[in-house]
Amino acid sequence: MIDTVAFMKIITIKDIAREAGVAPSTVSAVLNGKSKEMRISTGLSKQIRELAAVMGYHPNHTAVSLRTGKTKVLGLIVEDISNIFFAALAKTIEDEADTIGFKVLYCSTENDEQKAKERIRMLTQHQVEGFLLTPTHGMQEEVIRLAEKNKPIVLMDRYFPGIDIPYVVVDNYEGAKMGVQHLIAKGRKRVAFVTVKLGQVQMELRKQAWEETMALHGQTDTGKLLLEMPYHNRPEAAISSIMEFLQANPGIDAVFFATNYLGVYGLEALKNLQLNIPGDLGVICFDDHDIFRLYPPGITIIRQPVQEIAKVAMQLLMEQFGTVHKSSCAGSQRKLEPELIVRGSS
Amino acid sequence: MIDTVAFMKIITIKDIAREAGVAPSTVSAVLNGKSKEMRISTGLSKQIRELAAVMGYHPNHTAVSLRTGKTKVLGLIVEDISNIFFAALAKTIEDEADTIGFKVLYCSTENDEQKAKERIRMLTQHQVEGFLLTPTHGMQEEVIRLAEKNKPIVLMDRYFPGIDIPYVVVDNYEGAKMGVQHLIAKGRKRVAFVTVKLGQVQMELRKQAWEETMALHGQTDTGKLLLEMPYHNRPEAAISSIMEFLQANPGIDAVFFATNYLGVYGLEALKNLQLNIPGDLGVICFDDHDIFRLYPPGITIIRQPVQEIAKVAMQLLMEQFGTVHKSSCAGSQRKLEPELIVRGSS
DNA sequence: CTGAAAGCGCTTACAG
DNA sequence: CTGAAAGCGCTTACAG
Repeated sequence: MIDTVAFMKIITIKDIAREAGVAPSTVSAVLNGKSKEMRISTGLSKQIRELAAVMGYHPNHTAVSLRTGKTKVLGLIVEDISNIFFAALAKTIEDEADTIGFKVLYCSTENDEQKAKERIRMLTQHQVEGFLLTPTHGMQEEVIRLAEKNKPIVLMDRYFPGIDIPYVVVDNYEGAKMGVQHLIAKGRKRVAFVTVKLGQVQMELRKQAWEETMALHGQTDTGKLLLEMPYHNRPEAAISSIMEFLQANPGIDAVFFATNYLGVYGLEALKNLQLNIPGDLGVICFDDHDIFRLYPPGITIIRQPVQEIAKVAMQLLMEQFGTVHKSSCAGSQRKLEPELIVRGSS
Repeated sequence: MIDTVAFMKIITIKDIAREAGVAPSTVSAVLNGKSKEMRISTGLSKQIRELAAVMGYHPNHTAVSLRTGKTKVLGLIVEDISNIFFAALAKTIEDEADTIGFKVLYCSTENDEQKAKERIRMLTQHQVEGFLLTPTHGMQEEVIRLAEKNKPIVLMDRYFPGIDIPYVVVDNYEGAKMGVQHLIAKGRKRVAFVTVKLGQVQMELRKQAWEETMALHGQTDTGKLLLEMPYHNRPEAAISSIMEFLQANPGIDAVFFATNYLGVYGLEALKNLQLNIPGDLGVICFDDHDIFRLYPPGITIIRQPVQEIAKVAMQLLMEQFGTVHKSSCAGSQRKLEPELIVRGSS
């Protein structure tokens, strides 16, 4: 029984110190590779290291964090971690964080303002050293407050226009413009735009680009070509919304879906309506992941370089680690180039 | 300048105590809702709570953790968080954890044994209160060690045969059998099986079910119908492997893909070879997510109920929170029913 | 009803 | 070369 208890015991630096007959601080120094600086004899160092290994010592990170003020944890807040785009983001962020010894706490907001605020509070209490967020409209205030407190923070995928917080996004306007131009070049006239009503800047920019590019080509009456849906429709609801929309507007000869999931739902709607791609319809989606790679050719993708976004975001975050004054972060707003991926011929 | 510094200062319980003219322990009691037990006057309680709010107090979770020994953090280790299946798992786990006030640290192993071990060590140091893992073969030893230390732990999607650690999986054997039977009932004879060579139990069970079900229907010579690929082929490599395999074995009239990503790659291979589904080929994949919902009908899916898996896993984990002796966890191995989703007619 | 003290496990000056 | 002490921010007995 005593054996069992001894086995269960969690080994601390004190235990090792006692065993080695030295002070805890000596053990700490050795285990942190400061034997040289502290001029601790090589023999003692070795003995302590071996003892630690044998006894199965693992530093209690919580204690280290409290003492040093460094948790080595980052907070990641996305719209929905199960969305393939955000999942890909999470993966690259994990990899990048790993290279500098950080772990990641993740949260999904589902575009819920209350939830988003609560998540920020939680992560703050957990003492994360930096925030990586895909912000929703309602988070603006909280995010600004964080920035004022000099918390390292980077926005991804979206940002708050006019507010000086580092962000990295794809050039949404340019990307959408490229897409619309591509469809028009292929002879499409009435390019519909299917989006979600959230007031988020990336969505607005895509819509604006569509509208203005259409106008540039003589299509000024775009009202009937626009479908704006509420968020969080169940797939079925979204699919039938899109079907109704298409049926009510028979002139449409191409559809631009503003996000990857809209694309997924939209394609199902098109299939249900027996519309051909690209025969009857030109289709464009915004996405990175190759969810669409298996679809019939003719679906064009505006590629958001998700890996790059994550990498640049981590870079911008790390730049803030050293920094005290927010002002030096000005100009850390990055717009990455989108890529038009035309698949097959249309 | 002083103002700025004052603004930046992080408020602690001490600050509030000083301001209120009481002891830190009183503040702590009030803020933890223990005013009643500690019989602190309602007036004082209210004053302290207001002061905390005004001063912008947020408890330092690290300190709380160190003192109480509870981090309220769970560790999630998956094969690859960017895989849609694991991403979906992560989402439900996040939601479930949230209901009991836990956050989640995630890690991907990419089936790398070294990485997996290192991740477990990291999470241990971070004092996570429980582990949710999709284990790889090489993790067995470390996982057993964790269990011996009475760390709450649940395996998902896979497990270690013969080792008494709680897990929740889909019934892989039954699922694969259902799939093969479905194809055979549709008149397919030479059902190929495409899998990945990792020695993981869920893969072996699927293969075994395929082999035995085939044998049951008189197909004993399955050697030529089996493609076992190494893991971590780049998509292109996987796709051409599958293409070569199919070309080298012209008699094949159906393919069973053992995982969702194999299905994605496989379908691209089939498309490249201009093989019709279901005209020329019957196809089956293992997956939960509706990645495949948009494909031509005829692709059948063995559904792994990812949400249920995550929910049951959290349940099994929580059951361990109270428990001291591992023995009481015996019988917490759950096999969920798979579902055969036949899409369209074939 | 409230406060002083100890302590969670570590690291970091500092003293010798 | 090494150790004793203080302290990170909290909570939890315990004393009054």
